[in-house]
Order: sequence, then C-alpha cells, then structure tokens
Amino acid sequence: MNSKRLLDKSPAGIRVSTAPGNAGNNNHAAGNTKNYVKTVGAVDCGVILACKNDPSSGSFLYTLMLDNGTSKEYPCEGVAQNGIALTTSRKEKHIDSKKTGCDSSVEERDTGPSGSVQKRGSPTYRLIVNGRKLDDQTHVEGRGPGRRLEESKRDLLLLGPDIPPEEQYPHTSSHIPVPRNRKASGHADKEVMAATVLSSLSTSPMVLSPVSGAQAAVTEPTSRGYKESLSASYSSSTSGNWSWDASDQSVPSTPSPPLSNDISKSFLLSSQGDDNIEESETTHFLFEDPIPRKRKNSMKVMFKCLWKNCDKVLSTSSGIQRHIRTVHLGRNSDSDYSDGEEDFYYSEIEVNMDTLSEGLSSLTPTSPTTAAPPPIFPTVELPFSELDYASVRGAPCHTPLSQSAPSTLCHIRTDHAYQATAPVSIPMSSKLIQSENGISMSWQSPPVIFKGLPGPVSQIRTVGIGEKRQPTQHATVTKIHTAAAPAPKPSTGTRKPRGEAKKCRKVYGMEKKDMWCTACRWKKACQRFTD
DNA sequence: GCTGCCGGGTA
DNA sequence: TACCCGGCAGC
Repeated sequence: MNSKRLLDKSPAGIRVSTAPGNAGNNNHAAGNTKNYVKTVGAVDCGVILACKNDPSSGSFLYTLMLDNGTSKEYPCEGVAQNGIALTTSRKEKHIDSKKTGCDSSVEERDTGPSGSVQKRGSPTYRLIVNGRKLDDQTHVEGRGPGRRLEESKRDLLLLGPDIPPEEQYPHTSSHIPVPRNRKASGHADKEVMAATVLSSLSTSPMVLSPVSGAQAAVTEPTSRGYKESLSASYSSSTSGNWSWDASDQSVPSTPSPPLSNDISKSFLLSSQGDDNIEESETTHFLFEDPIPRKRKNSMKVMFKCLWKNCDKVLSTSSGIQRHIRTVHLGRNSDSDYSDGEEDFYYSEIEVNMDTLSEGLSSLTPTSPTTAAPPPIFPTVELPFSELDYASVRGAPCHTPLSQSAPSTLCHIRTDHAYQATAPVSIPMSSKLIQSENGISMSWQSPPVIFKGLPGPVSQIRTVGIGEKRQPTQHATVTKIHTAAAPAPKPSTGTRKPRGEAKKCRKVYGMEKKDMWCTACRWKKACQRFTD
C-alpha cells in the first residue's frame, strides 16, 4: 500500500494515522501507542475567543483571534457532527499538555476512542484541540499574576461535560492577547515556544501564588529542573514526547528528566504515552494534587517503525524519522528536510527498561569469571546504536591494556566459581568512547578474574557469553563474542564431557566426603581435579 | 549403575 | 551466595 498519509476515520469519527500495511496494529510493547498526525498546510492560528451554536445550520461557530490581531469565525460542523469537540469524554476535561503551538507543529493524537478529530489544513479543525490549544495556556497564565488559581482552573474546565457549549465558550470570550510576531515556521522556534510555555506554566504565579510558601519553595527548584530538562531534551519532538536524542547527553538508561516534584513529573511524564496515566497526571498537574508518581523512570519511550515488515525500533523520533525517510521513503539521508511524512509511519511505544534490563541480564553472563562487553540491547537500538558502536563491541578486550598485552588478558578460566582460592580481580580499564556526534559514553568493564589453581593447572580457556562450558578441547576461543548476538543457549549437546581426571569422589570416596571440594559436594563440576 | 555436573530450588 | 538435590547424560 503506497498511498501516503492515510487518515482513516473510525466510526467514532476518530482520525488515526495509518501506517502502510499495519493499520490498526497499535499493540506494541507496553500497549501504549501513539500515532502521530501531523498537521500541515496553512492554518489560521490564534486563540478561540468564543464558541456558539448556530441554530440555523446546527453547527458551531468559533470565533478565533488570529495572530494578526483580527478575529474570524469558523464553522465547526465536522467537529460538531462528530461530537468530538464538545464531547463529554473525561479525557477532554483538561488541557492536553501535549498539544503544541501553531502551524505545522507535530501534533500528537490519541487514536483511542476519545481522541480528537482533526483535519489537515482545515482551520476548523485547528480549533478543536479540546477547545483549546497550548496557546491558550500561555495566555491564560499570561493574564497576570493576580489571576487566581481557582479562576484558572475554572477556565480549564470550561469544556466540562455538563455544561452546554453555549454556556461554556462565552466564558472564554474575554480578551486573550495573542503574540503577533510569532514566527509561523521553524521547528526550533516552535520548540522554544513550547518549552517557554511549558516552563512558564510551571512557574506561573497563577499556579504558585495561592499556595503556601512552602509549596512555592518546592516548586521553584522543580521548575528550574524542569527548565533544565527542557533544554536538555530540546531535540525532542514538539509533540511533547520526551525522547532521548543523540544530542541529549543524558544517560540512555535513565531518560527521565530530573524531576523531584509531582507537578513537573506528571507534566513531563504525561507526555509519554499511557492515556490513563496521562489524564490523571495532567489533571493532577493542573490542580496541584500531589500524587505518588505512577510511572517509573524505567519507562522509556521508543519509536517503532510501522512500515510493513519493518519492526525497527529507535529511541528517538528523529532517528525513526530518518530511518523511515531513508529506508522506506527512499529519500536522501543527508537531507534534513522532512515534510512530516515519516510521522505517519512510526508510533510511540513505551518500553519498560526494567524488563529490558532483566532481559539483558539474562543475556549477559552473571558468573564473575566472565568478562562481558557492555550491554547492547538485542532488539532495541539505543541512541548510541546510531553511532559507530561497532567499535564498541568487544571493546573490553581492546582496551589499551589488552592491546599492549597478549590476548590472554582476556582469557579467563571458566572453572566453576567454587574455588576456595581468592580470586584476583583485574578490573579492566573503563572505556571512554567519544563519538563523532559528541556523545561520550563509558563503562566499567567487568573484572577479569584470575584464580589460583590448587590443582594441576590446565589450559587456559576462554568463554563467551552464554557459552559456559563448551566441549572444546582445544585451546582458546576468542572472548570477543559479538555482544549483540543473542546468547546461544547451551543445549544439552554442549554439556561438558565428563572429565577424565579423577574426581574427589573417586579419590576420597564417599567416606571422606568432607574432603571433597565444595563443588563435588554440591554435585557441581569438580574444581579440584579439573581436566 | 556409577559418575560428573547442570539446572533449579531454598534459606 | 551458599548449599542442596533432582535428573540428565557419558562411561
């Protein structure tokens, strides 16, 4: 299916973006999926001043204050017919904090049954972002420090389910100043604006003023941290989806912004996916109801390519866009030009990093006798995967130490770790990798354990990941297994052949079992008389 | 059947 | 992590 930008309308009137060959398949890792709908084309941008019901046409008329200072009326038939704009869905009681500014900014749309309808290029549909846009938030809070919190709350609830639209919108008809010199394009500008809006929202006197000084004191550093996080994740998409980008210097495994307060926590996290959590947390953000955070930092938003037969998952939106642009759309990878087409072909998924880590830990050897390369996710590409991390693979054995030394430094005995002898740990130097992208990453290589052998010293063998005891009788196997390769589970055929040496049982007999080596007593591979 | 030891369970 | 043991597989 080559048609692009498919925008299906569900029976409920919900527009969803559809990926080629993958329509409706939104069940991904954690089940939380966002599709991206990009609003393109010229749209009038401004602030809703009023919404009234036009009895003659049966539709709604929105009065919009445009950026140029003029006001305009727009019919909103489609929305009204679909009942979306004035829907009583709980979800629309609050401002969707993910909504961004004007123009061609990427707008994230829920594909769930309570999502909003939006038609590209239609100013009508620009109006129905829950009746408001992010601009509204700006102006709401921009109405001065004297504005009381309750008042703002009331404004935010103007779209409440029980209030007839005729009664809702006139409340909003008070003048809301609109910045007039706003640039109509430019991703960075929009992001700056979004960041400014969001950060100012969290620091707004409107939010802070009526509360106690203690709370204000708490909020202040929080907002500062939030600003920092905003700037740190500045490259994230304007849809509000926080993502870890290559330019983001934060630690990949802990992508969560530095949050210490529920306000900013819920605010940021609400942009990450799960609708229910988003709703509740956004609500709590608005009403400053400190609740225990529901989402753990381990949840990471990934971006999954929805192209047919392509399950590529990247950690950054830019990465997935680049992937789609180059691989599927056949565009020049060097070009930064993006018309937003890629946005339709990927979706956001949440990945529990804990689970991922568990999977990793099962992939990496847990035995202290094995040195492991840094973990590399088997199926998920972290940002550094976009770098040249081929050089990373196997790096532990290519440290300066090991380069200058014979490879035996990477060779380890694979005897069962039941030796009584104290092992000698030689931690390998931590590696600092500076990528061309400016990302530096380091890890501490697991120590290589050398053991004194009480018994006859046998050959030194090496072992790879998952390869605990290969039935190899000859020399060494290189330690540098490709770390990304899934650990080959040793089958029953890889069982170590029975050693020919006498074992403790045979030497000491059952009568002197206390003289056995511990491993023999535990029915483990004998350490004393190794082959 | 004996033996070595892997894999899993328990504290 | 130490300890223990069921059970598999080689001999």
